[in-house]
Amino acid sequence: MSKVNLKDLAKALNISVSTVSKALRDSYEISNETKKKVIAKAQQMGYNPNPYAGFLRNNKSKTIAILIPELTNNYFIQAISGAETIAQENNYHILIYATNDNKEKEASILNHLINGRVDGVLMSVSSNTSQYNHIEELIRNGIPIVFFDRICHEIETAKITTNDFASGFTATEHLLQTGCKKIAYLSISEHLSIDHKRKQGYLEALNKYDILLEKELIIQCNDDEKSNTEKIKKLLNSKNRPDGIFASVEKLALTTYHLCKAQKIRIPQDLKIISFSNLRTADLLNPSLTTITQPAFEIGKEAASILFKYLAKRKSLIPNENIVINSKLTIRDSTNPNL
Amino acid sequence: MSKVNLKDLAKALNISVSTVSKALRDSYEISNETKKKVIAKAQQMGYNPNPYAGFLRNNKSKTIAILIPELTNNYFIQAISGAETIAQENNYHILIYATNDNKEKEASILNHLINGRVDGVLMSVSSNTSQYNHIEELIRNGIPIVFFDRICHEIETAKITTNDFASGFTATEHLLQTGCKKIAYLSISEHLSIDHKRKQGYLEALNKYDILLEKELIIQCNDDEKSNTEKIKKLLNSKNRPDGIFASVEKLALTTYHLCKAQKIRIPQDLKIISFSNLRTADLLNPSLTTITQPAFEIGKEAASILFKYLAKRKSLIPNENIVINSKLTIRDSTNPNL
DNA sequence: TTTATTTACGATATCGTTTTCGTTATATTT
DNA sequence: AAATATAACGAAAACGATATCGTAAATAAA
Repeated sequence: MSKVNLKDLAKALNISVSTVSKALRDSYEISNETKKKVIAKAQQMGYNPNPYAGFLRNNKSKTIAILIPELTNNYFIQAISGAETIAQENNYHILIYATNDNKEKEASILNHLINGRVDGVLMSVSSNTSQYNHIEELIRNGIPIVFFDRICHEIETAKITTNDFASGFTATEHLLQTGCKKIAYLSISEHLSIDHKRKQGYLEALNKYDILLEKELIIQCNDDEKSNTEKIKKLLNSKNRPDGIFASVEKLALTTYHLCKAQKIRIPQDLKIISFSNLRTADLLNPSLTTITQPAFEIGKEAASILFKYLAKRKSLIPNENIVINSKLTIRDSTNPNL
Repeated sequence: MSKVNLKDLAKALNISVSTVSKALRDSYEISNETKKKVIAKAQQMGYNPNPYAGFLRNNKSKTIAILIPELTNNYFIQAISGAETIAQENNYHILIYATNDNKEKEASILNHLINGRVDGVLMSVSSNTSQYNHIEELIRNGIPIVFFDRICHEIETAKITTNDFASGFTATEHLLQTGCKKIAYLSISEHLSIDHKRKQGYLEALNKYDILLEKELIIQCNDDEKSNTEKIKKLLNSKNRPDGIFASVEKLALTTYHLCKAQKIRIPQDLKIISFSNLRTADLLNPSLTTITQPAFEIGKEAASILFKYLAKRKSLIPNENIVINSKLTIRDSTNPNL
């Protein structure tokens, strides 16, 4: 009942293994009659090809890997979900790896993949990745990679992002237009281009409105929750407390919410908050959170589509390309000037 | 530079392929001297074993699959995250599949796995799965499966759940103790044992407090968001409107929140809500949501640990076992009688 | 000294496919 | 009728690693 292979099929049909193989792959060399017989028998005997034999022979595995900094993150999950949709359509399988924002782990995972375990990689780099040897090595070994969100400018390939600069500008301008005079920027990493661009947008908006930048209003956070909480707490308790906060990522906004709740700082009356976020409950928060929402699902779909396009062509070198899918500002109560 | 295999290594070292292989696998047959030479050369030449060759030979792939109904779900993601942690520790890889609560898709995915693509499966069944042929077939082919959360009682294997009955009882009792007289239960599926148990807990609590069950207070929802919204809206608009709602899953509670907000129904004054939920923002909602929280991360870890335990033993038949990890009630404002 | 054992290695079959290259017939062209 | 083309299949070599045998030399036991 179990583990029937081509040999068994061939024996049962009294024909050769190669004929069976070709018949199942619908080769022109095989007559329709034989094909039908083979297919019927395969069905009857419950034949299931051993995938690894084929992978070994063809050096293709119909599998891609997705590397992300963390799993418990709405944005990444939605992106994965988008990619997964496309993968299922293309009969591809997805291996998932969380790097936990650890560049050593990231490098180690890529090293495991370099030997051909996957045909391609979708990746959002960890926030402290600053060297790209392991990524270049991957590409050198013929495994194409497509970046999304946290991209590597230094690597030539396709990169999917949102309009980070414009969104950063929009977010900051929105705060300014609701009356904020002193706006802090919560940065998630100094190494990430998305953060850099969002910050540039922030700076540009300040500039446009002739606001002098106060450097202590740029809070440099990282992947350590506790230290982030301390830094934000310090910001909220300073005499120089801002009246507006632009959080580069969701979790920093949520940390701020928690702190404000604990310290009886009223949002939006005392402090207005806007954040990049893919939180599904943004409108149910107290107060509802004004967000810049990235089309994460679409970004994941796009990244996967591009990768599959090149995999189908058997091209492992993906030309440099920057694809931008715009984010959307949704104004809610956390920046409402009339509350 | 690329694609160096055992043969290349052997040639470079002037020894046989088998010696190289054994040396790298630290076989007792090989002298320490030779081992060192081989390892050094492998390092130098950048040798990376082709995984599929080994998989083919050993019929083991160091890969497991996780099947869940949906990706964009806090509970499942946390469970995956727990499993992923254990997988990385054991050098296992994880293939992710979303069944979209579609039993045909679920069966089709399992069929793809049956040929040995994975060594084992972690699974939460889709809410409309009522036949288990495809699962039994998988086990018959020597691929062990461990269920978590949405389990199959009919299949003999390990199953990790939370204390659904007791939690259902606790949730309902909590509503009763905060003064609710008319409590509705939002069911997510009539086929799922978790739902059944939670409902039994609900019924038992009603019984204990001598409340007569009103059948129209059990709302049978499913995986269609729109129809769920309609059903709940109808419930909220009925003259028989409940004063308490126990949602079996998070998304039904959120739908209720949205409806209440739209229809100006005050929580908790007009309606108290408690829900099974792994929402990280439960305490930031308006009002904060009283939850029964499953230790999803732990459940995922436990499920993976059990699977790996049997995979290490090369046992594909996992004896029946019900592992229960208790949920935790966190009381918040959505059931506060003093607001 | 003879026999048995250990140590260290090599040749080779194997895992299950795919694919190239023959090899027959049969059909088509001159 | 001879030469060529085509159709339909089989034998066998890959793909790369692993494990089972052998086997030779060196050591230990008789």
